[in-house]
Amino acid sequence: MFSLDTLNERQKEAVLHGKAPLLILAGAGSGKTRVITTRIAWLISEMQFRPDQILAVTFTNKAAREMQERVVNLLTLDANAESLPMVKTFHSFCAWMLRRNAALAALDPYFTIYDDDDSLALVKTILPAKVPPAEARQFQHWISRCKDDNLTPDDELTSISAHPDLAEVFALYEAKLTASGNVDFGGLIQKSVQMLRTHNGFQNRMRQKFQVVLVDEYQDCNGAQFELLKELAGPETWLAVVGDDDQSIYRFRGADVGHILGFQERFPGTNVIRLEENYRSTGRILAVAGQVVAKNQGRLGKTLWTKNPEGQKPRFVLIEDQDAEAQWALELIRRSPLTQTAILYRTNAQSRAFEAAFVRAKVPYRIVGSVRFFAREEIKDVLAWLAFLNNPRDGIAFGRIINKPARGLGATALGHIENHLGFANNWLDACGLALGDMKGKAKSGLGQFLSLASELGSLLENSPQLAPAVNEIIEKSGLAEYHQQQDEVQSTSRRQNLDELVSAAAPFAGSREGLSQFLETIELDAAASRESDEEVPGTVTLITMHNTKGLEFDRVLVTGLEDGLFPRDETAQDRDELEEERRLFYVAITRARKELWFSACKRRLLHGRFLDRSPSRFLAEITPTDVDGLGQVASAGGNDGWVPGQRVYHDDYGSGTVVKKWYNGGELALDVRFDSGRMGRFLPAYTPLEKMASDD
DNA sequence: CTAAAAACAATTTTT
DNA sequence: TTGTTTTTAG
Repeated sequence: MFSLDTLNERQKEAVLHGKAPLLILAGAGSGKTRVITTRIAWLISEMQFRPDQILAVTFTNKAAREMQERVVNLLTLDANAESLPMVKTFHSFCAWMLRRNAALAALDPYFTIYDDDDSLALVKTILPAKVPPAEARQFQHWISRCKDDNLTPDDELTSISAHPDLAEVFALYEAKLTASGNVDFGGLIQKSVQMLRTHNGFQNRMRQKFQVVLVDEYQDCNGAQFELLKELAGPETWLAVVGDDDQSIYRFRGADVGHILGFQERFPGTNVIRLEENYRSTGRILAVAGQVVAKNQGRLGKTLWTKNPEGQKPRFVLIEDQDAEAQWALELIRRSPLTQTAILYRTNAQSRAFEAAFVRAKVPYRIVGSVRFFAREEIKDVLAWLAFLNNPRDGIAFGRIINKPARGLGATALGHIENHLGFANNWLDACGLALGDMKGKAKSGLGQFLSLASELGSLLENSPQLAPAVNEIIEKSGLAEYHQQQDEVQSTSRRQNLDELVSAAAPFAGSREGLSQFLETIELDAAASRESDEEVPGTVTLITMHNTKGLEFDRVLVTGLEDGLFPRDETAQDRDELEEERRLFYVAITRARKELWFSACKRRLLHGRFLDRSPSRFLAEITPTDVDGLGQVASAGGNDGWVPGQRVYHDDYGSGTVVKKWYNGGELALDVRFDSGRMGRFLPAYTPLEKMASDD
């Protein structure tokens, strides 16, 4: 059934650990997934738990699917068996609870979920029209952060932002969201916590049902998710969490490493098991990784070791610019084309140069991440129709479809309809009422919209399968034609994407249930039905460092290791943020199995301008002899030398002292006080300023 | 109301 | 420079 033979002592200990709360600190590549799945198998076959008494929570759908699959294989269960462990993401688990107990949360069981874009659109309807979008986005982000920390508008919000309007905007946002009957990402967690807290009977039922709770990637847990865990796990629950404080890279989304420490406080009697043997990388790669992360103060401390061979030394190259960097990568890949290779970068924009070079050289590549399929404009248009037909109170969906394609219904018409919203309980009825006080183009347009809505509504109702209905909606709504025209102008492939959406709907029934499931799958699982994960040999992976978590590659190229890019200058000031970037560097390095390469450019084209760069300060934190080619840049010290107090010489103004270093639109700028008393402001990228020894 | 011109930013992003 | 959003002229 399952075997412990291949596990090391620590891993066995974790698998066979009893009921007491368990915190597994699992280093990169230490086989933690195997530990979790084997533990599940052990709980079922030896501890006599029924599979459906086990809940395993992950952060990504991909991780959930993989874990589910591995458990099924390990137990040789039938994937369709009645009793399977529940493996879900935090969000889909909460959606599952909320739908089945909708009344307790005062929700419709078929509620649709707002993603960040929808949420932003809702914020915009609250703020005055003159508020710039950047500010609206800021509010949206703050609200979402509040929810990450399980805060409500009545709480003290200064930990998120001191903006005087935040509480008010947040409160209005919540009111509008409730009125529309939708739930946003944060709301899924928050409402679940509330439901468990306020309904004891329900909480007891859940604790009775899930006697075993496991959490993967626990370091990414935010405040609300931690609260959820506290409510879900009672004194009788077998609770185990697995995480690595050194791989926490989502602080900006509310993840808090502090919850690793908090876990032991909240669950007294917690046993901590460290998994430190690495099965993935060579000794030399691990040595570098260890040096990097050792610079961080806020960590529990772990030392990875391996029985793997030492391998070849990681290598650093300093390159002219981003095109040369891409060329360098290309040469490297050509030298041994069958070695599985990933090119890692900090920002998505950096993928461009590599793409261009690979297209020209006809080297196959795949980009992981970037634009989410279901966030595309044309897809969201159709989804808005579906969401609106599912729930005519959904104002954001309504706003998206009312005048697309153009029906002569602009801001004025929308205002009329909104005036009637108070009397009607949804936007459809409001349209009906507004029809009376409109005339001309707007009236006929609205009439068209109403008959279209009723036609599509009954179409959806009477279709046994979802896919044909979706196809009809795409055609009849006029979106097919609209986006086809866009394709011709912009040479995009939107029409084709719409067909793909129809395929994605194929597994779902045409019922309200089926529609709701389809929408949830899409909102909560951006990757569903997309991109086959099959590894085609010789295909290079282009990926952000963030996206690599949980992945591994034979050869890893960590590119763009330049100050200002990685770490960004702004983050370099804040110790916590700098440490997070350093953890990201650690994650990047530990993806490599056999070969590790670093690159940095001397200059880089940014926002259409070439800027001089200097190697990342992170490189200066590595022992130069541990990385080939690092010796010659070590003298740069990871610092460009332009610090206040630096003596400089200018051909025209003579000698002076740097008084301030700052950044003007990403460009390094210096304020200099010359010995003559004159002040000057320079961009060293363009101005010849010479550094002088300070004792001059 | 719509389309073209001007203005304006430009991390990372599991859900 | 690029892509997006607001402003403006028709």
